[in-house]
Amino acid sequence: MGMPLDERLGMDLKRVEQELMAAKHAAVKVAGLTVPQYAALYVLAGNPGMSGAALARACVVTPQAMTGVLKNLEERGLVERTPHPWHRNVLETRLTEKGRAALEKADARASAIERRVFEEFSPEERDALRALLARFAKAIQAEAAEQAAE
Amino acid sequence: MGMPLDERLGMDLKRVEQELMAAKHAAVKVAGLTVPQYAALYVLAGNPGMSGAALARACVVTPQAMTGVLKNLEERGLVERTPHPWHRNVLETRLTEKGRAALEKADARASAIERRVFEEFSPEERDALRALLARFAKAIQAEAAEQAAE
DNA sequence: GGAACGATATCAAGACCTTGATATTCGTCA
DNA sequence: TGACGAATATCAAGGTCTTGATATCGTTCC
Repeated sequence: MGMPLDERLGMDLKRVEQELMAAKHAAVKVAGLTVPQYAALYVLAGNPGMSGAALARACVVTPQAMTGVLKNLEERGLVERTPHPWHRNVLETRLTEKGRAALEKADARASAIERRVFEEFSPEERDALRALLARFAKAIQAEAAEQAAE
Repeated sequence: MGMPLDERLGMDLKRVEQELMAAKHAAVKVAGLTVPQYAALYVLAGNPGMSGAALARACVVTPQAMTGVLKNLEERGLVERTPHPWHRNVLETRLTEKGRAALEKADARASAIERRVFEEFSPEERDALRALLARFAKAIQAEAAEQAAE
């Protein structure tokens, strides 16, 4: 079969990403949020009135996935959605007070994780890691493009 | 609020991991498999008769998640599960011919992605990337442990 | 022998992501 | 004006992952 498992750099990547998600999950759980919900609220806090589609792009998920997340947030009163005055087709989404409170509670712990990671590395190491990851992504895209062309 | 988004190394990590998953998803799709299904079949090919729980540990998911994956694979005739002669509680799982064919078809493309990534880096760079990722994980765990203790 | 523990397997509920398909609205261009 | 394309929002189906709760079987210890 293909490559041995322990040579697959994707395994290392996946494992760290899973650790990160698990830690963040536990962190935002105390505020009653999931990681995608936290991400949506975070972006929303900096961009009040954003459309669901724009939010989906910012969070790197599909609009359908964001619809589900927003549905849950709205049902629980953490965001409110009102029709846009001009574009009758878009719903402007904003944090409620309750939503802001949940975000702040979750962010205290969630951003502590990112800060801890940030401080683990020197500026040079951060640049090196980012550069390596960028090449990682470039290699994936190159192969994906070739396979798509077949 | 917490840290600015573009300082969060977790964002870089997540993005690359998403690219990898998307590419693998497209790669194994031609064989009618999903990524978790491919992973399960791959491990199974090297360990015939493995139990579902052991398979779950190897794939780094919960036993419940693996139950769902195996259920789908069994319904489509890609694996077969037979009771263990002694331990009546475990189900030995094996690839069928159909399962092996699907795995080989999927692996041709999926391992090409890993190979492309592998070849993108020199041995020194691979070591450097692995070391940085290991420290990344260590920092996450350290912070998670502190938060759990609160 | 019998109780306790550990491992296995699975059901159920809740949340998320994906693709595919649909309805509505806005803007543009002929 | 009318058609067409782009963007928005959502429903539906299929698959996965999580936690929580159960039931069964094996082994171990008293």
